[in-house]
Amino acid sequence: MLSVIAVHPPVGRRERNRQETRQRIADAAARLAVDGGHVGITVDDIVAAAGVGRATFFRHFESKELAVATGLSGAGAFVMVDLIRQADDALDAVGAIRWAYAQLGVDFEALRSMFAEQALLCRWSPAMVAWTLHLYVDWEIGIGEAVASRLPGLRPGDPRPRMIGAMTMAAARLAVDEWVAGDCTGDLPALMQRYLGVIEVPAHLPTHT
Amino acid sequence: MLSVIAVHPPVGRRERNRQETRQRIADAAARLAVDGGHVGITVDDIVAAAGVGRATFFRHFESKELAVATGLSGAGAFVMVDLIRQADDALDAVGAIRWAYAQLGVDFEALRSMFAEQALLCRWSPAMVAWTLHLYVDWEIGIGEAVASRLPGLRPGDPRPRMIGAMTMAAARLAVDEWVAGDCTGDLPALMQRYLGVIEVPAHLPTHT
DNA sequence: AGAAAAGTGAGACTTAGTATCATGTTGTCC
DNA sequence: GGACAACATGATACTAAGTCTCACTTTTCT
Repeated sequence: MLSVIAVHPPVGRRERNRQETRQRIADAAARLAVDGGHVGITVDDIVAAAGVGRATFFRHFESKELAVATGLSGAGAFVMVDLIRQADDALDAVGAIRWAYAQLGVDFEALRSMFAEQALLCRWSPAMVAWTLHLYVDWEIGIGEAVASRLPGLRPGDPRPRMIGAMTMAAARLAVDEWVAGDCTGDLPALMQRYLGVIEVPAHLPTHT
Repeated sequence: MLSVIAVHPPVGRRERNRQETRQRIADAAARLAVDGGHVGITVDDIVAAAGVGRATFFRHFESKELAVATGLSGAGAFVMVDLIRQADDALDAVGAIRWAYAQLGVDFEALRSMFAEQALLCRWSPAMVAWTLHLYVDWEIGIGEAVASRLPGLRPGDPRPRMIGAMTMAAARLAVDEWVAGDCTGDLPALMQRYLGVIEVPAHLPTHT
C-alpha cells in the first residue's frame, strides 16, 4: 500500500508548488529588471507579472532586491556547482574549482553580454549589492558541499569547505568587479583564474590545538 | 598667502563636519539598537537621538541597517587594521593577520559580551546580514591595504591584497557564525585562528599568462 | 566681500515591508 | 474515502523606509 510512491526526493506536491511559485516570482523579477534596465521596477510590477499576491511575494523573498538577484543568478549557480562536481576525480578541491571556471571560458563570447547585464544589475544600487552578497552565502555553502569529498581527512566541523566556498565567491566577485571597471570588455575567465590563483588550501587540516 | 595652512590632512572644516554628523548618526543608531535589543528601532528614533534631520540620515547611509551596522562595528575595524600594521615586520601578510587576531584573544573574556551583542544584532534579520556583508567590503579593502607592503613582488592590479582582505573577512564571519551557533560560549579567538588556518597565499604572484 | 558649492532641515510623497483574516489546497489519520 | 489539521495563498489595511524638492545655512574659493 504505502511506499512505492516517492522514490528519492520525498518532496510532496505542496513543496513543489511552493518552489514553482518562488521560481515564477524570481523569473518575473529578473525579466522586468533586465527589460527595464532596472529603472523604476517595483514589487507591484513583479507580483503582477508573476501572477501572485503581494503577501506571497514577501513570504518567499525578504526583499525586492533578493528576488531580483535570485532571478538573475537563476540556473547559473547550479550550473557551476554541477560543473565542480563533474571535474576529474584526480583534481583536488581548488583544482576542481579552477577547472569548472575554466569551462566557463569556453564559448565565453556567446555569454559576454548576458554576464555584463547581470553584473551591472547586481551593482546597480547599494541595496542590490548588499542583497547579492547575501545570496552569495548560499552559493558558498553549495560550493563547499560540492568540493568536500575532495578534501583529505575531512571531519565534522572542518572549516575548509565553507572557507573554500567563501574564497571562491570572493574571487568571482572581485574578478567581476575588475571586469566591470573595464566596461566588461576584458577577458573575464582569465581574470577569474587570476583571482582563483591566490587561493591555496593546506592539503591537510592544520593540526591545531 | 596660500599654503602654510593645511599640514598633512587636506581635509577642510566641511569634510570634518560631515564626518562628525555621520559618526553621530552611526553612534545613535548603534546605541539604540543595543539598548532596545533591536526591537522596533526606527529611522525616526535614530534621527531624533542624533539630532539631525531625516533627509540628512539618508544622505549619509543608504539604509537603516547600514547605519546600525556601521555604528556597531565602529572603532573595531580601525583597531584591527592598525593592529595588522603594527605586527612584526618579519611576519608575512597572513602571519600579520593571524598575529593581530591573536592579540584579540588576550583579554577576550572582558570583551565577550560586547562581541556577543554585536554578533547577534548583525544577524538579527536578513536585512541586517545583507548590509553587514556590504559593510565588510570596506574592511576587505582596509585589510588589503594594511598588508600590501608585506607582499613580495607587488605590482599595480595585484589580486592578492583584495583577496587576502576578503579571505580574512570570510574567516571572521564564519568563525563568528560558529561561535553564535554555540550560544557565544566557545573560544572565539581559537575559532578565528582555526578559520584563518585555511588561508594560504602563494609567496609570489603566480606567473600566469 | 561676494558668489559658487555643498550640507542641512522640513515636509510631502511613493513604495517596501508587516500583520491579520478569510479562503483554498495538501497531507494525514481514521 | 471522508474529516480534520497544516500550510500556502490573496486581499486589505497599516507602519515605516526611502525619495524628492525647496528654502536656508555653512564652507570654500576668488
